[in-house]
Amino acid sequence: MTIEEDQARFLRCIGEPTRLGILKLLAEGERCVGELASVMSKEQSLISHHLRALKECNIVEDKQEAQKVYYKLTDVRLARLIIDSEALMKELSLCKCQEVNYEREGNQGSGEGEICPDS
Amino acid sequence: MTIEEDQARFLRCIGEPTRLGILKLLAEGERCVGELASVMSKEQSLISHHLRALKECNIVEDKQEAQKVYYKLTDVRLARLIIDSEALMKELSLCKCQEVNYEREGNQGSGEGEICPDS
DNA sequence: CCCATATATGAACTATAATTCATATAAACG
DNA sequence: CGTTTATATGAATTATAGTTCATATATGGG
Repeated sequence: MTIEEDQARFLRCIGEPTRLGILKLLAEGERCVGELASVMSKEQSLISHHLRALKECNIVEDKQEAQKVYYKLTDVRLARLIIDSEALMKELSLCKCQEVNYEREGNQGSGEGEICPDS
Repeated sequence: MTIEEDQARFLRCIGEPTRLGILKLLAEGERCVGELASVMSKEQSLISHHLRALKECNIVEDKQEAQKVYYKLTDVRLARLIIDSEALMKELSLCKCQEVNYEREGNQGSGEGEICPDS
């Protein structure tokens, strides 16, 4: 087991759109599964699967409260890492669709500005 | 296209063991493909494929010099991001094999300490 | 020019991961 | 205890990504 394998596992665990969405919500405060699912307009079981993946990497932790299970980040620095990587990605025009005006999740958009313009 | 999709693409591009190895080498200075392959004891074509993936995400850039092609990071902050995420991962015992004494690539190891002890 | 060296590419294969659906578990409440 | 609400789980499917092998391209040297 090399350190790169673990580090890669960690980065890949964060590096999934739905999980990034979850993590950004949890960065604002703890949430239960149902809230996450409805805010993100995704199936409950999908969110649950992703939360399990995050929990297995110790990225989030949960606590039961009545019927609900609340999740939160295990450490605030995880939020910082996500914010920093987002900033770096934007500034360096990393990845495919660089010139995009990013939209908030759920925003429909006109179809313009969604695909890389000329590059 | 949401920002999470691009950010995820970026994080997944970094989040692969061989590519992390490449990036850590490039953090020390530029290298040509052959050097990377021999230092990492991997096939040339494999390294080449991974370099292409990194280049497509603007994480590395290349320059031809005689027959050789040299690669380097597009920005030093990428090295910092990798170092920071590694540190955070270690400190928070993120991911599966937390208690491992990480070994340098290529180090054989005795077989002890490679699997999660009791947890 | 032809050959050696260095790198890139594409197709085929294999492995890993995301999503959905159906269903199981678990807690609270009448 | 049976029902409702909330979450988890597992199997099946589909999508994505990593690896290998054979070969193409490109550069420089004799």
